[in-house]
Amino acid sequence: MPELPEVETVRRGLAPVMEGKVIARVTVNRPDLRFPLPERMAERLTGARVMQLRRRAKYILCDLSSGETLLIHLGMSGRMLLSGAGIGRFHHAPPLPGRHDHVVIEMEGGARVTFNDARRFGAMDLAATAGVEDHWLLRRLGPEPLGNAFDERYLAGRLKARASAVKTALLDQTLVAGLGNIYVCESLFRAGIDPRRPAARIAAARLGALVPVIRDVLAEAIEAGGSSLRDHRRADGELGYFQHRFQVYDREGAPCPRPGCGGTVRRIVQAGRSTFFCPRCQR
DNA sequence: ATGTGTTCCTGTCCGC
DNA sequence: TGCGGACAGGAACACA
Repeated sequence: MPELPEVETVRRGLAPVMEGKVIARVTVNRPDLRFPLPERMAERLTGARVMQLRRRAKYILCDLSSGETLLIHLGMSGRMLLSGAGIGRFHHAPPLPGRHDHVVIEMEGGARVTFNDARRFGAMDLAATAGVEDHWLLRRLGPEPLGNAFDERYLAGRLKARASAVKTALLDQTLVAGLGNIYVCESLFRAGIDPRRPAARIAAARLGALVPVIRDVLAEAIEAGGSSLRDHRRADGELGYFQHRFQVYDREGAPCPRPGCGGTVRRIVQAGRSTFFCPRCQR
């Protein structure tokens, strides 16, 4: 799915068309995504003003004037597409609902936000804004990797008892929330850490170096508008371009990009997911 | 309590 | 071209 940088990019794309605006109409084209959609979702959204769009890990949180918050998760293939009045130049003709257009939110003024998700691993829910951080989907999430709580001390403390490989540990959203397969692979490459290394057996100094590496990779990816693989798009329909900066992800067989290394990028499977790394310079 | 494997679903790509 | 299998940015769940 969209990982943290892609979700943040989508949030930034949606903010100008949703924040401060009233939801005029909601069309629900199927009753469920990964989970059933919330009861009476269309009615509860209609007429509410969007106060603020926030992000927590890979969730977009849409705070409403009704006192409720709409939680949105894009799963693997979810997209938020913008169309309608004021979006682009050639949208006079509306809306045959496209394949996998599951929820359409129309804002006052005519902008349309369409949640499209072929695989339907995405999710939406509505909950009271007060205490939304205790929502069952959010309450076990670890710290934001770009936040102050994520530092060397924290990371060392959480990893010291883990028998699993560091790659697998970093994908655990209860440890740190927002990383996914791409950015874990890229971060471990930059930090020179072997993804197979047991998490508990990484020297403190190397963990200390890993923290800013993760922050840098995420910040660069956000700056680039995320990565556009397969069907992922920014909300404005533009493509992100961080995929051109991948050093190992999806580059099996390519020469290691580290100058002078001479190794070859390898693909292995860990906990059922592909890992890309250079066995020569990641130790 | 951690660890891994399975599962949800559709689309695409690659080899025969 | 058609068909089968592998694989895809996630993560809840069941089980060792």
